[in-house]
Amino acid sequence: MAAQKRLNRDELIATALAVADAEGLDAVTVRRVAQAHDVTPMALYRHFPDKDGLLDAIAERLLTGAVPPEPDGRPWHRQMHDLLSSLLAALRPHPNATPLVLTRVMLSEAGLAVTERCLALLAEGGLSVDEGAETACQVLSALVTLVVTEPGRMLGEDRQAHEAALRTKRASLLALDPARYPHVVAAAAPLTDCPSDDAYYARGIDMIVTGMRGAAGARQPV
Amino acid sequence: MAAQKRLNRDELIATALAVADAEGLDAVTVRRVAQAHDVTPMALYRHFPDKDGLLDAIAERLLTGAVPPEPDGRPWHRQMHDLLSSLLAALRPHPNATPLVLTRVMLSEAGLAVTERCLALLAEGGLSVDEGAETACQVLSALVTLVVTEPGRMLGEDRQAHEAALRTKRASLLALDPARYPHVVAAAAPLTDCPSDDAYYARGIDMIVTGMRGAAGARQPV
DNA sequence: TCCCCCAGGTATACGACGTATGCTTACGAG
DNA sequence: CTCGTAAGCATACGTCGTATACCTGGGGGA
Repeated sequence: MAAQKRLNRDELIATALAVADAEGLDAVTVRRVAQAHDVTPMALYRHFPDKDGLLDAIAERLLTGAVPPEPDGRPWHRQMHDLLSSLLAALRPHPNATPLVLTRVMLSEAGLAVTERCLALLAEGGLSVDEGAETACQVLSALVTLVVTEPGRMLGEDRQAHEAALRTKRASLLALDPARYPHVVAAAAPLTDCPSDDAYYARGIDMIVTGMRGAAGARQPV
Repeated sequence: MAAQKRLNRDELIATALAVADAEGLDAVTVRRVAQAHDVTPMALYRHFPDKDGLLDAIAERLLTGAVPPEPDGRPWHRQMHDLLSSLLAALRPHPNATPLVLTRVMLSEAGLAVTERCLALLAEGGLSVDEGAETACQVLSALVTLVVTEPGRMLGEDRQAHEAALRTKRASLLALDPARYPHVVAAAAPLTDCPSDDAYYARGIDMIVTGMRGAAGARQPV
């Protein structure tokens, strides 16, 4: 992260992403990123049109990690499962930056590749063009949201602040009237921090794929 | 929106929401809301701990519109459908403010009521406490996301700026290499602005409910 | 009736943010 | 060698959230 001869766009993106990972999206600041490179804030504007351009680039970087699997002969919903898994794998390491992707999927080659593959599989499943488009939007967003709202996501800026915030939240749920909110109180623990991230995501993807099969099956029963 | 004798918390929330509806979340500013009431910015701090408190209140206001239907004898998934529909109906009129809800469901009575009902129905569907908690989080988030990412959402600050931005986006999709992104190009129109909002949301809810039934059915086949 | 107290609005100020504008500098092609 | 230009710098402006200190008017207790 030290100074170097010449500023480099990719490295700027990398440090912006690192800042987001470490301290959240709000900490990603033109001045902050510039300082990490021992450079004037205005230097960034030689590489990005504005701050939003930097955020676009972060989103693109995230999506670049998601290479859609090659088509094979398996049923479309199995391929869809793998497509979503690959996208998920790219997003999971960067939950703080993931919200950026929500509105930026169609702005990068990588995102378009995923979208294209998604649409293709939905067409294979028998959806019309309109239905496929809607469904693709919904599905991709749902996946992003899965990461964004994972129970137990970072809340504080360091580890112990995070755990403190988490305990507080759980306590506030446990303090509710158990006559009025019996299920919420009973589920206070898993609502605030899920026991297994892997299980959470596996179930999430399964739900999404099942939903899509339902939508497809309604038109063209298997 | 004019001046009045005494500032009132509810009215502050109302104008903040109105500003969000009209010009987006970024336009919701302490100074902006204060000015609408002919009052010093600092006056707001007698009614909210900080700006985030104001945003919390907006989210709460949105959720208050979603009264969970009373339990009846119908199958759990039908009741779930109606529960989600009622939540959706409360969010749809305020797509700009809806992202606030994503992280604030459990902070208000109204949100807790919806969550409670959701957990109850999932338990009825045979999910364990842990599974139900995870699933409830996913489902509620998915619903919120449905509103947030509705194709054709407001992008500019006035009507014609919005439509211009929309045309630009569609054009950029149409300009893609049709050999590389055949489906994206073919679906450019529905990807940027869905033909019927009602159909979009109906399909979205169906997908979510179907996904949940799948998750439930895996444990306890009907 | 009077007084006083404090909830609720004001005045001023500070530091951080995004970024417009104009300047310097150093590097690589000719 | 030289010179155009891409890249970084210095300065400045307007906006934001909000800390702090101050005022003030109207209602409750004596």
